[in-house]
Amino acid sequence: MKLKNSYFYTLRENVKDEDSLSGNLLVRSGMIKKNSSGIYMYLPLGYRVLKKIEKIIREEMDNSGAQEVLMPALIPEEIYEQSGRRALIGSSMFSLKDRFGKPFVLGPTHEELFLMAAQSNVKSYKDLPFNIYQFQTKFRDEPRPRFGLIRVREFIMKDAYSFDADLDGLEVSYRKMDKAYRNSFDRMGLDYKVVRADTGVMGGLLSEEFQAVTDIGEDTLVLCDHCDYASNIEVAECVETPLELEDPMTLEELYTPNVGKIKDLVDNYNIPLEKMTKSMIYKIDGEFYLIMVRSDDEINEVKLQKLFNAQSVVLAENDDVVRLTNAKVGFAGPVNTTLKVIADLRIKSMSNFLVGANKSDYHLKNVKLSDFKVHTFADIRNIKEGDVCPKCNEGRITFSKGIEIGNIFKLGDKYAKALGLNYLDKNNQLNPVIMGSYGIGPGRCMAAIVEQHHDDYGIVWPKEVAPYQVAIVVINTKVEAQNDLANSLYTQLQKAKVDVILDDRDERAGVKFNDMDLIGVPVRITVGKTIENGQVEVKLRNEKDVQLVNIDEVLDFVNSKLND
RNA sequence: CGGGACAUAGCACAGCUUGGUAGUGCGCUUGCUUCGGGAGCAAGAGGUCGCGUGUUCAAAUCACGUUGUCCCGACCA
Repeated sequence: MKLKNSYFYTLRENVKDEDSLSGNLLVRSGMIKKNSSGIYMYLPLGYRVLKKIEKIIREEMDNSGAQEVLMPALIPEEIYEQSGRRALIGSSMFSLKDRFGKPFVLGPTHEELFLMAAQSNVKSYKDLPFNIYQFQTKFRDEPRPRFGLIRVREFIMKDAYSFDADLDGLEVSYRKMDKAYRNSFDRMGLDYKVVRADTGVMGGLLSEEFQAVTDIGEDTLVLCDHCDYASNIEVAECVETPLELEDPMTLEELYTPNVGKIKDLVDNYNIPLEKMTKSMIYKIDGEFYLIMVRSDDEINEVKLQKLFNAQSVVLAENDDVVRLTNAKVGFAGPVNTTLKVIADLRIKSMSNFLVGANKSDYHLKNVKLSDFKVHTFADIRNIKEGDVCPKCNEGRITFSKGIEIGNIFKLGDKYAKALGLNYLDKNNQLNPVIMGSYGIGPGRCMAAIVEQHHDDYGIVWPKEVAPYQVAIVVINTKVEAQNDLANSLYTQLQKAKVDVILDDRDERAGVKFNDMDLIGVPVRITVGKTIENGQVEVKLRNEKDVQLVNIDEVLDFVNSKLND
């Protein structure tokens, strides 16, 4: 592309309504533009990057034997009613009515439609396995879009679905996708971890997430410094080392006026965190429970949800807390409560600790396990940095932040049973089809790549995803020899199937250099006064030094750099 | 959904307290000079100050409402 007379602009300053580095760089480089909260336009440069990312994924999917299809985005609401997910997904779904008043939704995910497509193909075990996928726009009405392309309300997703006769078959299909995903992310130049994750709304047997490691990720990745353990914090198990109990001391009330917060207790009463507990009232599928963890631990709601196999887990309203504890918020405790107490496993090893007294402005000191009744002990806290690794029992846990760029699910027979997708096996028996589902967000990949590949001047795209591989900068467009040579190189590179951009704008050299740096083109050829010596300059975006190359050797030189 | 902030030119912002001609920097246009890392000088173009109602002789400025955006929290595939 020649820049003169084309759609190309950059901004010199950050915009104020982008809250992430990648969002700002993508906006400033003219790749994307926000249209509404969490909704973006992809402009020419950005769309090229997106298409290159899609191309990588498409190639890897096709290599795995999957077939591409395209589903509608506009879907009758009743399809989600049938699968039982309408209520589950709830207000995250954009819904609308047609002219006859029939309710439709904009598809937030497509398990149901793919299952319907599979119904046409599957009669017997001979029709299995297969894998179909699409690139489709998904619509999810996020409560809080943020971080540029990372959490948005309209986005393209590559979603794939595998259909197998049994769990062994699913295992094979799942491994194929795992491999295709690793290949894809490797080619994009992403630094990522594969972590165990919650199955969430999708349900099913197992879920693993591909998490790009960055500073601004929304997810906390739990890693071991000794073995290969990797998990999303949502599902990371805690291993508790039992401690010896101390000799019991006398239980007493402690007057703590207006001190409902843990921090104030530490500051004012000199009680160590490990000697305190916190009790929170949760409403789990409509019933109230008192959830108790050590005061320096955090309650893990995903673990609670799994423990109860619950649909909804929410903190109780303040009014409910006051009613159920007969005290101000902040003084709930397990002693003499009518609520069922769910205590974290770590509580088992505590002795002579502090709890809320269920009485405004009072706590109880020197409490022991025998002072109250625990309905269930369970692992309900978040793992912490420095904890023992649950896998190898040797290493220590460290955290890092991640952006979820892909996930793979073993769905099992959940959807096949709900919507009736069966096949006849060799013994003429009807069985449910075993499904897997696999997603990648190309837009998130784009943002994650920028988060990982940038410097003070702008984006540093890895070669395979760069909007253009080579930029030719003409230093002085008034010098005919420079223009001629630049145009000639441009034509030759195009013939050689290299994506090349020619900056022939009548701008000062600095402006062009800065723009090409900002948009992150990997190789720059500078055509300037050195042509008098029969040379041009070549500079790689990710290196500092400029190299002088003879004009007749520059094509080979550039090719060798691109194929490194 | 709860709490907070903001909305003035393509972008970033000032002006508002104390009502009276709408400003600055970058970007854009033209001319001259300059020309290898975001040039200088000069002359210009560009805004019904988010929208609505009210107060007032007079509203970017005050009041009320409304919409949008952002932040913190809740929620989240």
